[in-house]
Amino acid sequence: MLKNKVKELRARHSYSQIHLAALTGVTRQTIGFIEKGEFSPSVTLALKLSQHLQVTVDELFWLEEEKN
Amino acid sequence: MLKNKVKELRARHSYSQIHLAALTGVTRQTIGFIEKGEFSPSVTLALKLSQHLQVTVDELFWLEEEKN
DNA sequence: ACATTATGTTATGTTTACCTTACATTTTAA
DNA sequence: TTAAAATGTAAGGTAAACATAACATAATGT
Repeated sequence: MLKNKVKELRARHSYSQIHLAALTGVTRQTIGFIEKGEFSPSVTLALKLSQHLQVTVDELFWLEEEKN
Repeated sequence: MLKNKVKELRARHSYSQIHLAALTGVTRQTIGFIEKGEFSPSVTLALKLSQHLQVTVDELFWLEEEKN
């Protein structure tokens, strides 16, 4: 399953969901869903998020084993 | 716009579209569409592709300026 | 030359990312 | 303490990712 540290890095930058959403061109709900791990964003959005959070996509998102 | 070097790296590994598709759990048409740049895959698929092509997501995919 | 495998491409269908709206709750700041 | 800002969440809609199927052409091997 897909994991990420968007919430953690967003906090580190003191960005609100609204601000990060504006920076990346999506709504704050989309940011919220991604932080909750409710869906897998497009690689385009992943790239934009990683740029604004100043990490690589591979640092921001990774795949983990399913635990049943 | 989103660019990638899936086709180039797939060739370097001598993988057919069918083989890479099987490795990543999608159809060969999906691989074909991605190589043509016709859509932006999910970051989950991007991660799987990058693992099998042995590069990072950031090396495989990047954003470029629109020309007009 | 022929068979096989790989690729290009198009059409139709399903699933899911993402949007809009809305309201409730939590957190922050005056 | 009260208003404002931020967050959680849910319903319903649209668009795009991805599937399936089909057929044509190109490339590869015998």
